[in-house]
Amino acid sequence: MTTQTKQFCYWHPHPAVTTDIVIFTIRDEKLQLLLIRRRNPPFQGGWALPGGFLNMNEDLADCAKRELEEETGIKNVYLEQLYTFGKHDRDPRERVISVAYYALIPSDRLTLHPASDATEAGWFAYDELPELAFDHREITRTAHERLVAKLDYSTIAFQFLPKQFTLSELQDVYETIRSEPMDKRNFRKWITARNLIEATGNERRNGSHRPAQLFRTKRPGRVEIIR
Amino acid sequence: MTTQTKQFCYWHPHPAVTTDIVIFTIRDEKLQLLLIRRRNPPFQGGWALPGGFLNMNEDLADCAKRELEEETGIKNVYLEQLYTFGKHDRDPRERVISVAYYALIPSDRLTLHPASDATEAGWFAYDELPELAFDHREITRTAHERLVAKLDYSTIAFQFLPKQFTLSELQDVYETIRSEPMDKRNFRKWITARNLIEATGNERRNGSHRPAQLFRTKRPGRVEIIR
DNA sequence: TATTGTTAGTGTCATAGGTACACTTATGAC
DNA sequence: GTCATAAGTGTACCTATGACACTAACAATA
Repeated sequence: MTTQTKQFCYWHPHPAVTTDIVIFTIRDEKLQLLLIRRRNPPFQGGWALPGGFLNMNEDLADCAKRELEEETGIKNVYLEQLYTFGKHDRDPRERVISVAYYALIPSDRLTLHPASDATEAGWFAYDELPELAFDHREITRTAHERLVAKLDYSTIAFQFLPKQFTLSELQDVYETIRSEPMDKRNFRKWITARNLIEATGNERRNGSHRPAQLFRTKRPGRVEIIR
Repeated sequence: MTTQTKQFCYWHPHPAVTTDIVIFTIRDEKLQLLLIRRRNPPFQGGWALPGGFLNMNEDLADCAKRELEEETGIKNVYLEQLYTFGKHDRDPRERVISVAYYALIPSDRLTLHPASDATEAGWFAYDELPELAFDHREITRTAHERLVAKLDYSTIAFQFLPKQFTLSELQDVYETIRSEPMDKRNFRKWITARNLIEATGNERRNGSHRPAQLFRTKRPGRVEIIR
């Protein structure tokens, strides 16, 4: 290969820009995230966050959405910019700036598109991650911190649940992400006082016990700041 | 131009990456920020945030620090990554990704280095900003939101003050940034209950009235999450 | 040295919200 | 009808917050 064929030339050096996405879901009562096995060096065969290079005609957020859909087949889920990682030596090939995003997948939308066809992908419990390529361990840690923090002051927890859910399921989301149990009565008092959810009138019966009321959020899709 | 050819060539198109900095301080009882007059198109002669292109051998945060020092002569102040702005058409010349930071300058360090020599720069009240170049208005708004939010749950307010300060000065910081008055007794109760500051034993007398006790933060330099 | 103007500094009461804590209810399986 | 299981519910205490008004200390000056 000669430099003649490198056709994108600039007066000043430019870094490459990628988006990497931490895709969270709750599976098997655990907070899990999606990893991709790398098919090329560096870190060939190792696990990494899904991500890819920014196209020149797409907004940053669209790039993240595109990657998300390519890897999961899922659209229209909660996606938020996390942080931009830009240490000069974070990629051994060339200078790469990674704008990290995180996404939350509701548990009922997992089975539809199990994974991407081409690449090997897998869900991993956040507590049992394998070694990750590049600085992706730092990225996942930052995403987890953000997620835990946002539980307290936003309605982000609903993004893990289907449109209708029981209060026990909602409490499970909080407990799973925080890794600590909560008092059932206090949790219900707290969440109902916030005026965020309403009973649908339906109930769910699964198992030989009292059926649970189903609730929905009053403003679905929106993640709001609460206090 | 010295070189005939654009010598930095890549297999895929690369965007340019800049850091832009929202530099806040409190001057004349108002929250102000530093703007630079643009010397070149586009928006020539207009006001913009200080910022500049990322060097290939420097970390993102170092780029922001360098720009900050170039424009203000000030080092070692609070600097935090804000958000990355990446709409595809945000710069008319070429694709530019801007990693925005914000910095807080203590009021006692303002007069040392009034501004950069080369470029025209000026402090503007946040409430009375002129038209800004590019999407810099959106960046300043995002920075302001972050600042207001962090007042509540972190010790960021101290970053606007010298090492020793009075409780009235501290309250002024909160009131200035929030644009609303606070009750003096409740404020003092609140801040002292947090165990963040201690009396130095010194007092300040300025004017014909009772002198004020001087306080300092127990852990200077550190911005902590409080609740 | 008494008066005045100015900012520093202080306490109480009512309310709301958080926390700790245990039993009853409804169902399906057997 | 008995049993196992998860759903659902109330009270008492404590802490934090918010509203509210006067005294203390100083410098200037009359």
